[in-house]
Amino acid sequence: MLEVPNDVTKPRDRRTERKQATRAEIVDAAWELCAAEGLAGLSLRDLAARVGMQAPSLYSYFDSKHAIYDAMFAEGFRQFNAYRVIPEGATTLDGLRSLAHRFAEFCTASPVRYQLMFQRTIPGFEPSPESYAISAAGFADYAAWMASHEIAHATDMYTGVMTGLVDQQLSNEPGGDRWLRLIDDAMAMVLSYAESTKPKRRARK
Amino acid sequence: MLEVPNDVTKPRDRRTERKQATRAEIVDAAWELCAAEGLAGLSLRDLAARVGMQAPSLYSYFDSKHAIYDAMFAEGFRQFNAYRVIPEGATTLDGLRSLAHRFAEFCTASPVRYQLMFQRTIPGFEPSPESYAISAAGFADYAAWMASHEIAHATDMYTGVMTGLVDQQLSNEPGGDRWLRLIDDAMAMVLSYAESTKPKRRARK
DNA sequence: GTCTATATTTGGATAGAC
DNA sequence: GTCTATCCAAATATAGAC
Repeated sequence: MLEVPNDVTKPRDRRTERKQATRAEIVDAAWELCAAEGLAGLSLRDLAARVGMQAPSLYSYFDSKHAIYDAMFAEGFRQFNAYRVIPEGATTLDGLRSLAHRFAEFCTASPVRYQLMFQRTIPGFEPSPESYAISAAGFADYAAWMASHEIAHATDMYTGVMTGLVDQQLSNEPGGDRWLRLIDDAMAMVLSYAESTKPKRRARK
Repeated sequence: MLEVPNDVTKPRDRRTERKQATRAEIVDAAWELCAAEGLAGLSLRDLAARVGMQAPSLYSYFDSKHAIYDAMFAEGFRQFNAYRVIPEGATTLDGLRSLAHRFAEFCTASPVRYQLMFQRTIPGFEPSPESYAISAAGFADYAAWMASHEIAHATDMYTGVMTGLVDQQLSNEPGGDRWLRLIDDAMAMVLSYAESTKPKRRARK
């Protein structure tokens, strides 16, 4: 939750550090509660109790309940950006599979996180511009990798297939692998689609 | 919402008919409210007001709020089963595309319906066995079609790809067609996957 | 910064008269 | 079957003492 993890140009401020640490503690507790009660089942009373506070004290750290969701959303994408590994020195197919498997692992590790980040299920919640920027930032490296392998034109197909398998898995058989084990085949499928629709250069087929 | 639409063996019962009609009216109003406020934003007070009742009167028709969600769930699948058209006399590819397009149309016509039917987003809500049976019943014809075209082994891949495109569309660009227009290509992709993994008979590749 | 106390709203659900 | 009245619980949020 440190917005600027290491900035030696600024002197440390113990008060700010402490506040950020408590904010992080609250967000962590919120994830735990949501995992147990559902994303929409989060309540400030329960959340406060879990971190040893009374509910009103939370307002020293967040302006509203939506602000907490927003912090969770931002942290989710920070984690996602850190978790993603851009393949190096791999074939296009192996790279696609690697990306897909890590995406699947990330999503299945926390279905409520997936729900908050990639679906829009909380009525009235919209991520702030700052949080949205974090979500957008991580796409750059990934898009560059796709482009360097000349499959940028297949990005939407990749994300569609990928999230579809994950979504079916989470919705219909949480904890299982019935759809996840199709990932390798699916990526081969997407790759051949990408090759047969390659623009500019002559298509192979 | 008629549970038994036409059963000539039983005499009509005007009282029961009236009650079923009112139940249907309530469910319709619930859909409208959810479309406006979000699936989780449904409140019994607002719902009652919309059908010209006081909130407690709803309990003459439904035992609880979850029972209303359950009726919505059941109606969603009744609509789905009626909307689905099993292709006849079409090639496998055209049949797949037809199935996929109708699925996409059905889902995009009502995102909250999609959310209730195919995702699990309401904390604590579980469809009743009766409603679940309705959702399962419709799969028979569809599975038979897949089997008759010798692509039953690719059913999970089909559903994964299909829901993925719809899901991306609804989450990232509601109202648009950025992912939906990939459906035809995606179905060709899935079909070639199905052919290359066909069991029993010798694989082609 | 945390608390108590409370405002305010709203939620789902029940009791009982008509 | 519908209403009024009400319960009860829970929610988010604010005010103000310490």
